[in-house]
Amino acid sequence: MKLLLIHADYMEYEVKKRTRVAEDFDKKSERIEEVLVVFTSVEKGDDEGVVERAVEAIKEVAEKVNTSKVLIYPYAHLSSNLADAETAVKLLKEIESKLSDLEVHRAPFGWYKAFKISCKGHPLSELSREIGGEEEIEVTKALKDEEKVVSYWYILTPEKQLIEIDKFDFTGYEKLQKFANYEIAKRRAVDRIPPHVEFMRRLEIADYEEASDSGHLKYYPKGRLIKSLLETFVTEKCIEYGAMEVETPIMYDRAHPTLRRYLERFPARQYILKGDKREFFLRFAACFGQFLMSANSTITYRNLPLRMYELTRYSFRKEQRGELVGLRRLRAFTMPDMHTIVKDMEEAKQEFFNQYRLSVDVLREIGLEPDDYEVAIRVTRDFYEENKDFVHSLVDILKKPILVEMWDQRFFYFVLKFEFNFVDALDKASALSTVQIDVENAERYGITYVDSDGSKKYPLILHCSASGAIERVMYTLLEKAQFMIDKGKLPMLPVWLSPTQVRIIPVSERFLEHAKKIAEKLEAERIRVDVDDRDETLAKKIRDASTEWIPYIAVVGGREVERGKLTVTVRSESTLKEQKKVEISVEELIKRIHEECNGKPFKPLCLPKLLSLRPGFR
RNA sequence: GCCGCCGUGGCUUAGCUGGCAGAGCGGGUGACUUGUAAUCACCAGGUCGCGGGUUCAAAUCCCGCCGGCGGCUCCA
Repeated sequence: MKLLLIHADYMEYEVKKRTRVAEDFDKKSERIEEVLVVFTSVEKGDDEGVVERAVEAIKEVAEKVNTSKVLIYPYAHLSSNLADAETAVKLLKEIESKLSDLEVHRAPFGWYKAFKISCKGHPLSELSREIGGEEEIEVTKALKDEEKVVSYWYILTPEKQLIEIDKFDFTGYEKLQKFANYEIAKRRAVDRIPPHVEFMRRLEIADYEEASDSGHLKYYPKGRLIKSLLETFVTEKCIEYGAMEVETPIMYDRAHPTLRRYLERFPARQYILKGDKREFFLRFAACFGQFLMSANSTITYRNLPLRMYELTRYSFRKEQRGELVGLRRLRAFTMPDMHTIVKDMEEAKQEFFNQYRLSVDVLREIGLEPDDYEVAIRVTRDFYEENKDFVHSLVDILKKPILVEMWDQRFFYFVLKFEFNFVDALDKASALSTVQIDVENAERYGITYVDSDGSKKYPLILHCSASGAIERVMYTLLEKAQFMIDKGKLPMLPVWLSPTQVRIIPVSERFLEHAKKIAEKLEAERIRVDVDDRDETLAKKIRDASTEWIPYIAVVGGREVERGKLTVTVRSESTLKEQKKVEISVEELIKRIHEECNGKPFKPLCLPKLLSLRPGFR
């Protein structure tokens, strides 16, 4: 049911013409002064409970605006999901009768009517209310609870002590302290342009696209390559873990009964699109598609745990304007999203533990070590008390202190979640990997499994993003490069993600053919190699290769041809002051790179092999 | 969304007490044929974010909008 409440100096209406469903009405017109006009749409599914709450809402407003006169005015245009006329009249009459302690008027249903209204225009004079079924009321209540909810903060030590945050000695855990400060006080000290924004543009990885909405980036060839490698890697890891890859739509019906209830908790965060008849919202995760798929599937206890995976390109979230920054927070982003259906809490805990380890492993292979991030656990007090040993056991995986946030009541869909958070050069924290135990959505979506005794049961569902958003992983790698600079090292990406892994620089034009031959050898070994054939000085070419963060720079001239070796500048072992140069054979270089990229996906060079043929993208 | 700062060739920027829009990098052409972080010369390239206003005259002053950055708020 939808209500539009107007506090008016007067309202007058005149009946013009009957429709098929018109109620009997003996007057021609009516005028009421100092009245609260309640424009009302009765919607499909509305019942006595809804009437009850609508009456409460009307009484509440009438009291606030200090009026004793109410006009119930049937108004179909507030909803696109109207109830049938018979039900509507019945419920409107019920509202009328239940407001009997006020002076109630009711305009007749089913007539074309003309009306004049004089809205008072004070702050409370125009209000709308949406009254739904029982579940929605709970949701609204949950939202209110959320505002009131109190977080209790602790540190879980490697010795499995849960210590109140003020009593924990952060000596040696400065990053954790920064993370905790960020979470609790939400305060940062430094103001500086984030390093990764400059890097992503200067290295021709990604850039803003002003012709799109804010928070939608364009990726140049190098950025697309890096992103694609990360996407492939995480996807492979999840499939290897046991997930079935699926693909689901990126937009959904706003009015779909299941989705609507979920959505109403988080209004105005979605992109809304108008279709021919229906309105759609863009997904912010793969939950919708996968849950709807699961709800339609026949699942038995033999199929559990059942894992589904999708890489969302894209997920959409209409984040607030002021929150968007570079690759860190976007409105269109790519999420590896895996859901695991499990039969009970024991199985959920087992999966949670394993997926925690999976996340550590995925980040480590990407190039992010446990030292690079901080762990947070968020848990309801009930779950913690009942599963203390289990929660404590999580600390064994990384053996470092964990920030714990505890709530007295559950107001999200999960009872337990962990996150790995990266703290950047500006002391901002952002979540990477996360796993949650969802105790609510199986029922909401009608996902069931058949147990061994033949009965249908609601499972639990785990949400897992093993790496977090791919763009955010890129942000993290670039911010980590800034930390390298701060430590006096040269910034670089992991070799398997470097767009060019080896650059061959001929000392002069005479050695260009030789350089190309070496490049072919490396290329045949699935190494991304390019050749600087430009008419520039050697020093200039070295400089350019260095500013591109190329891990291996191989110079070829007379000496190399003679000895059959390469003189290679190894970036990871060099500093700005001193370059580490090694003389190695092509085979040795191949072996070294293969070892560094072992187990990682490979994609060929994303730009012309000869530098003279490359465009500049900015 | 709110508050503050910023927006000048592809990039980085000078000019901002109103008076001809300048440079470096990058690009093109030519010379040089190079041994480890910028070789030299010449040439092309600008609706000064967009729209309005003040003025004889606006990149410069005023208003609105768009975009970016920082803070606040938010983050299923």
